[in-house]
Amino acid sequence: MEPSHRNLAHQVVHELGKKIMEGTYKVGDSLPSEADLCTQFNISRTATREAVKMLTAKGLISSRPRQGIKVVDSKYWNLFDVDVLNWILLGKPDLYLLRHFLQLRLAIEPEAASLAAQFAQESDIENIEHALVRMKNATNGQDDTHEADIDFHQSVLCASNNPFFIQLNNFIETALKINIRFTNRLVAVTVEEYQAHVDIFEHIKNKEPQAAFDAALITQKETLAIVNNQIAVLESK
Amino acid sequence: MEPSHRNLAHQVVHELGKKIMEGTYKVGDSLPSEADLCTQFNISRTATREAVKMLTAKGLISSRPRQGIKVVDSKYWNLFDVDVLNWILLGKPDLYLLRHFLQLRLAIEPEAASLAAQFAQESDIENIEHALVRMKNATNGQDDTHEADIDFHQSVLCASNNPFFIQLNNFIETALKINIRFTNRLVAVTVEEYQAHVDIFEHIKNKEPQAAFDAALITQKETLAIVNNQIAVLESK
DNA sequence: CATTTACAATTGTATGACAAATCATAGTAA
DNA sequence: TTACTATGATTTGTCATACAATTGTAAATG
Repeated sequence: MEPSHRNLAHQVVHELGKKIMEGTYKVGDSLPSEADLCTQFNISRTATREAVKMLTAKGLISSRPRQGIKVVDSKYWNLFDVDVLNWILLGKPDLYLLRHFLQLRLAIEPEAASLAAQFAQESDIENIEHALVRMKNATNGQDDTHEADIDFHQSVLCASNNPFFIQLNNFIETALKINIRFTNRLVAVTVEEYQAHVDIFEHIKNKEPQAAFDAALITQKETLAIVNNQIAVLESK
Repeated sequence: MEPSHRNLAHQVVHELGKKIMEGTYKVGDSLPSEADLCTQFNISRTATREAVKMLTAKGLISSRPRQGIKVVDSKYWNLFDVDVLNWILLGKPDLYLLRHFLQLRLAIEPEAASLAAQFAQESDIENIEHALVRMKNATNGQDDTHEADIDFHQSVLCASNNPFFIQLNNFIETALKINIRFTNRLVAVTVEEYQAHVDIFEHIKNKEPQAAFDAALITQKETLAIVNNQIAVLESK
């Protein structure tokens, strides 16, 4: 992987991005002026401005003469950007955020499985199967549980052969990581989970879109139902 | 709305972004060096570099010493970025791209309708209703057909009260525009289309998630089926 | 032949100066 | 008073120049 701090500007982007996501700078707030950022980070205006431009490109801030640098409304944020997702992860994800992730996964993953059953190439099938093997090894502790799980979901997405679904790789990865953090699954994958994944794989391999869709849907619905319950309990107090 | 070319860097971002999307610079290709871009656009290195950083932030290019500026693999592109979507629209969208858009809409919109039925606020309902009125007016030629249509779909997305779904506003808007371009719907919305939208609205208003989901699903499936047929015809030749 | 060294090309960073935009204020005229 | 105007101050926008850091290529060296 690429180091995310290849240069000064990238480092500043990360620092500021994190601070925006964790709420140090809230929507509508002004960030320090270019001059102040220069002194704070002890860098030149060149680097500072490049950082500001990058955050602008990701939809987090706007920067205008005299008006300064401001955090824009969150509906403009590029929530599917890799960096933004990582900053979200570094923040303090709550149950509501987890639910938002799960709601979109419920929309995406079954359809992705269906598309995979229709459009997967030989190599795509192999990738999914490889991920399954990793998951099986993970149940024996021979491989990393979480990585294998993420691997499986991503290989299905890629098998859809739809660039938009593939671009959601980062989203799914972050969703899974947050999910892991909440469920505290420090141990191996359960047999039931593994079997559910095998089912999805089989339907994709046999080119049964509807069956693949249904299999993926069940998994997602169960997970979402759990979180919905947790939230209901939380709100009833 | 904000002019997208508030300053030099933004203009360059637009020019280069368009060229990447229309294939002038293909994946793996090198863009002109900073120095060359400066002379080509007749601007300073400052502006050039800021533009390069913005495109980097959108995942389109990478820029390294001695290696130059290169278009990175399309799986890293932020396809859900407003600008990127607009550049895609400016390119030459083909039937396959339209299908990719429709496939994701099929995943997103029914679930969005379901969520809207569960989580919509009073104001959200009003927004959807307002969009419906615009559509009715559009059938009489009293309002812009396409705008009203886009308005409806976006208001449903927003009613989901899920930031990730809301962020897909731009995606849906672009999808609809491409759809319009292909179907050549220069005239008014059909009565059937309008009725379908009314159905979705009613189910959302009555807080019937599953019914809202189904109603939205049917619309999407029909559209996708048409395009799948067109592609099948095309490929059989 | 392998290894090291030196060079060249390209981006990375810093600085200083001035331009342009825009908000706030004070001043001016009706 | 009120509305408009002029002015000034603040902040980002742009430019030019210089040098540092990175890295691929080729020459020199053992």
